[in-house]
Amino acid sequence: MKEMLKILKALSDSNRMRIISMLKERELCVCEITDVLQLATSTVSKHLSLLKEAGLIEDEKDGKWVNYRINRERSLLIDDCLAMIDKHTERDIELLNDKLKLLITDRNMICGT
Amino acid sequence: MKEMLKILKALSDSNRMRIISMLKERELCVCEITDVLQLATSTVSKHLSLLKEAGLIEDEKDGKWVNYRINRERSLLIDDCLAMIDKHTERDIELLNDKLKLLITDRNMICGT
DNA sequence: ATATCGTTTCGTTAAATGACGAAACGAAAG
DNA sequence: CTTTCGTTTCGTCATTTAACGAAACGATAT
Repeated sequence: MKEMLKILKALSDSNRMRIISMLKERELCVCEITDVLQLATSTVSKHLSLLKEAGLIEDEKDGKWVNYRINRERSLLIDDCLAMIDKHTERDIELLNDKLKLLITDRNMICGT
Repeated sequence: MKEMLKILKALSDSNRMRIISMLKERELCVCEITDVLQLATSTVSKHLSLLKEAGLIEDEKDGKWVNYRINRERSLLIDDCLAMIDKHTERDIELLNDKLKLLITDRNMICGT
């Protein structure tokens, strides 16, 4: 039950739900997520480490960036949770809008100068 | 998404998870749940109203008691959540132990005198 | 080596959460 | 009507959570 609670807690926050939804589209670095959510970088970083801790996402260094993506070695439980979320948020306007924003988001534009 | 978050929040607490698990066995009044969880009555009542608010459970007055049960007119989303929990907590020792306790729990014994 | 830049960690603050006991409520019993 | 009894609401307290900016970190580029 403990594992399940950790996952449910990780998922029961709107910003983290938005992150999961975005990562289902493609891999993202912290600054891209920050740009869409309009939160402080440190706040986004903390959300990401919590999601990672729950086993929902994983990260990989790529030069100066850290790419986050849905965990490829996720448990069956997590798989079921993600599928459930997928099924019931398919038409969610806010999440769709985030994905739309991602289409015109380029990490080289929003970071750096 | 808001609805989903409310349900996930309601489920991401160990005591509420235990309540849901117990109610899958049978209808229960507040004092029976209190007896198993070993919490103050007011605390249990609050957990129940939160679960009810999320649409997971419903109540029905029966004389001096209030019986709680899994909501019979639950949404598809809630149905999927409950099925998911069911599937992944089947062998959970703590939850099984609660159900065991329920077998020897009689509201007439634990309430009143 | 030093500066740059994305990310993480630290320290703080405000709000939400879970717990309790006391008091209020409402229906059944005397 | 008054008492009883299960339940709910209220007020309080301690803990957790989400947010921020500042400082630290680590790898890249000058």
